[in-house]
Amino acid sequence: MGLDDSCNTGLVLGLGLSPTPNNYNHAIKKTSATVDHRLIRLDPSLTLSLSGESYKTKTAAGAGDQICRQTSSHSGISSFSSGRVKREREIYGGDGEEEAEETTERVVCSRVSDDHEDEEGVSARKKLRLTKQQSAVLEDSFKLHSTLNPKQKQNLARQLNLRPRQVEVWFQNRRARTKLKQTEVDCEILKKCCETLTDENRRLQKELQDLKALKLSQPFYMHMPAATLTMCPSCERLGGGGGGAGGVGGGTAAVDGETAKGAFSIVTKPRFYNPFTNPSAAC
DNA sequence: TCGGTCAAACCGTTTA
DNA sequence: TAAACGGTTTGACCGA
Repeated sequence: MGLDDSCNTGLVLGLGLSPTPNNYNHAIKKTSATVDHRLIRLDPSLTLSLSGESYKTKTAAGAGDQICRQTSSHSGISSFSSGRVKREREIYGGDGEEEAEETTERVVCSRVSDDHEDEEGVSARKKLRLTKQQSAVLEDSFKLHSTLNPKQKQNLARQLNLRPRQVEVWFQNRRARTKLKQTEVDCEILKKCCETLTDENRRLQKELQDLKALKLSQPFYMHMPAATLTMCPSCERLGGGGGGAGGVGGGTAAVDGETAKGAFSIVTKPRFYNPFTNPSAAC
């Protein structure tokens, strides 16, 4: 799956559907909850980072900056109101095995927000940002295998000082986003195919009109079997099967190389492409 | 496990 | 120049 899939992706999008590349993100609307609460909360602490990376924590009260380091997501992460408490409790409130996996090195940035929010009975999705190093390790691992077995998950979690659940979620998201990206690429390909085919169709329509006009003006061709009409590969003009008729201009009526045996019987390129069976030809 | 979604964190642009 | 704002990225969650 994942990256491997991208090499063997079936095009399943329909023509005419042209979602914008950022549809996914556009669907995500900013809510009032995302208003910069940092400025109004009583507890002003901000993001922290895992070991190896640190963020300055701004304090709205002007207490100055403090550097906090975290070694797990339990560290002082801002938390805001949210209805989704259940999972948070499972994870942050003592999740048996996974909790046991955690090291005792956890350093909690000195702050009071968690207690404060517990008093209010609200919790929130706590989010940390992985460090570049953690992301790089996860990426490398993802390149090797886009899914993890439990042992790999445990090892990665231990190595990165994350909870196995975090590693699992990261891989889930990574797979989803890889797939989304591939869908966008496929969509672009289909759009190009659509444009190509539209142009081809327009050109052929015009050609058909020309031929109809020609048919009216020169009835001679009416007596000639279609299979005897061939095209000169160099000038793309029609040639008559018996060699009697010269080029008539603009014609590409005969495309069957098997049956075309006239003066210009070699057809060098097919005129129609199937983007699904031969996507490289049209796109 | 996936798809959909939420929302924190971040980033670039605009504005007073 | 800082605040405000809109858009994007991504960690986390839920339901199927």
